[in-house]
Order: sequence, then structure tokens, then C-alpha cells
Amino acid sequence: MGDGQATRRRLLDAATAEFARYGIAGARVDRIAASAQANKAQIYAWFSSKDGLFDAVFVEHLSLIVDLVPLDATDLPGYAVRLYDAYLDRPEVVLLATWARLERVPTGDLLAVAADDVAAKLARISEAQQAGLVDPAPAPADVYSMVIALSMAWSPASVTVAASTDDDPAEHERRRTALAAAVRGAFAPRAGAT
Amino acid sequence: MGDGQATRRRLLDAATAEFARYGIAGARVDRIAASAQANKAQIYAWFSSKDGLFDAVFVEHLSLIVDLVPLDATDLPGYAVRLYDAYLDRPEVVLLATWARLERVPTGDLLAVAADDVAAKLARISEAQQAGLVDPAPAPADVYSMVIALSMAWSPASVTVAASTDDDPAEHERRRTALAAAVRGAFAPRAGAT
DNA sequence: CTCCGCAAACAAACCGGTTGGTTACTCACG
DNA sequence: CGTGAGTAACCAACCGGTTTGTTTGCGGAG
Repeated sequence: MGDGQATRRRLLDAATAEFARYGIAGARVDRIAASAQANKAQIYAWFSSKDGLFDAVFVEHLSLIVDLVPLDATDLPGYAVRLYDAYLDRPEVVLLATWARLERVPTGDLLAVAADDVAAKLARISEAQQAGLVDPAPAPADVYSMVIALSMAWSPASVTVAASTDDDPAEHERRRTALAAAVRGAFAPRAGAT
Repeated sequence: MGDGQATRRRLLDAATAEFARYGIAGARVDRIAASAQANKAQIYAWFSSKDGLFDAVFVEHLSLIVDLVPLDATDLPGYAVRLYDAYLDRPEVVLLATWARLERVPTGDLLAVAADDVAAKLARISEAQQAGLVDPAPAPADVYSMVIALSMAWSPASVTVAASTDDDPAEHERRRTALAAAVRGAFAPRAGAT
């Protein structure tokens, strides 16, 4: 008989696509089961509830959300551009995080469950500030929030324009250039500082 | 007898709160009717459907989404800070826009229906670039997207930290300062340019 | 001023499809 | 034969939407 772990895997994959597209309230358990070529009861056997399934999907993607692209505090512009490309390649990551924000955690730190990983990133930003590679004025947490925000300027959650892989490659290139330049200007050490 | 327009108004207000909090799929028509102290049938008399009600709420907020704060292309840092405060004061605006993006318009231009107003803003950015007040390298549309993205770094839709009015005032002030500095650095004309 | 008729506003019960969740049962394998 | 994977039918609550019947304000006829 079929392998339970394999079914679990298919359910997680199907759920990822479903939640990314429709959110928690909009997702349909039957649709997930069908798309995973499994039975609805399996979902409840493995994940207890629809919310439990979302939790499983979300924690599995947490490491991706946080470390889809390893932070390079010594090259924030390059980091931002790599994030732009990563979001283009893996829109589910942005979507899951945004749905979680809207439907689960209205205020405060969304990634509190991964506080350790985030803290490590902030420490590296702090080091880069002390090394004179990043403007030391803003708090590391604010630098991080702003870099992420800038990288997501054209993400699937943007309130202006959401990029898609169908866009003209030249357009992507234009955005990458603009993004890198903006990040460089925004966080480079100020002239006149030590 | 009660005024129809007044009922319509209460429905729109209640729907705004409901949609901002729960999104389209998560919103409950009964809850809106109850919270507006009206009857469910009125919703269908005035707005035809749940989706029609969301449309009405959204278009009513479109002008706010676009012009909650008038764009001052000659002072982008100040503009960004005013947006930060506006989002703090009117989180529904950000939330409605984000829900619309996630549940309605997965890619492309979210504000295509208000293309004229947006085009006017881009024109003013373009003027500021020609006047040497803004870095002329990036396309006006990209400047706009990035300024909005930066202003929303701590918005209720942020994937890092969402600000709330309960936050320490000093924290808000820290973010305003960091935001203004980042926008200044990101879009000021590059040294060495004319 | 009163009465009547009318249309818009309103209320509540109702309807049928959908949805998250359950159960009773079958099947393959060690 | 026992155990865990898999299935299909089932269920009760829910939810968007409709229907039916009632109330209210108002303009006009008497």
C-alpha cells in the first residue's frame, strides 16, 4: 500500500499552493485533498485541522521566508536584488507570509517564532555598521525591515505593481538596477561620517 | 422612516471594517449587517452581492489609497514619513489594498482603475527628476513603487514588523528618522551628476 | 385636517449548496 | 491477524442569497 510519508508530502505541497493562492479562509480542504490525490480524511489524520495544516505549511516555509537568500550585510544591494529574483521564482513564500500576517498576526513581529535566526541577521547588520560598511544611524531591525520592504516593492503582495515572470526581461533588469541603486544610496555610510 | 442613504453609509462603514479585518473570503455578510444595525437584505438591495459590496468599499477608498497623502515629489522623505503616519492612523487603507491584491489582482497594476491619478503622480516625479531634485536614473514608476514600499515597511501588511499605535512613541520617531534618511539617500540625485 | 395609496425601507424566516470535520469500513502487508 | 494507509459516504453547521410580509413617511384627494 502507498507510503504514508509520501501522501503527507503531497498534501503539504498541495496545501502550499492552495494557501498561497487563496489564503486560509479562502482555501478549500476538498480541493487540497483532490489536488494531492489523497483523501480529505488523511488531512485530518496528519494535521488535525485546516489551521493545523496551515501551521505545518508555514513552519516548513519559515526557513525559506527567513533564509530564502542568505543575508550578506556587506552587500545589501546585491542581497536585495537576489531577494527580488527569489520572490519572482518562489512567489508562494511571499504570499504565505503575507496571508499569515493578514489572517493570523495583525501586529507585531511576524517571525517571532524564528526569533533566533532573525537575531543572527540583525547581529550581522550591526557588525557591518561597526565595520563602516552600512550607515550606523538606523537600528539594525529598521535596516532589515526597510531592505525587505524595498525588495518586495514589486512582489505579489505589492500595492502598486506586482511583477510576473511574463514581464519583459528588460523590465526586470530595469527594476534590479533601480533597486540596487536605491539600497546602496539608502544604507551606504553617510559622507562625512568616520 | 429611516433614511436609505444613512443605512447605505452604515453598511459601507461596517463593510470597510469587516473586509479590512477578514478579507473578502473571510468576511461574513451577517456580521456586516449586524454591525451596521441593518438587515442583510439591504446589502443585496444596495450592492447586489458580497463582491459588489467589496467593490463599493474599495472604490470608495481608492482615492484614499492613492491620495491619502498628497505626493510631494520635491520632498520624498517628508512624503514617506507622512505616509508612515497615515498608515498608522488609517490601517484599513493598507489592508483593503493588500486584500484586493491577494484576492483579486494577483499580478500587474493594482491601481489600474485609477490610472489617471497615478499617471499624474508619475509626471510630477518626472518633473522633479528633470529639476534635479530626484535621481533621474530610475523610471518614475519604479521610484513611486519603492517609496511606497519603504513607507509600508512597518505597515499592517509588513512581513517583518507591523507597527501599532500602542508602540512606544520613541520607536515611531526612530522609524520616521530612519525612513526619511533612507528615502533621502535612495532617491537624492547622485553626486557627480549635473 | 384627514384619509388613502404608494413606494421605499425594513425585518425575519427561510433555502439550498457548501464546507470543515467524522465515521465505518476495506485493503495491503509483515 | 494486527496495524496503519486509504476510501467513500455522511453529517451538522454555516453562509451567501432570496422571499415574504410589515412598517414608515409622504403627497394628494376629499
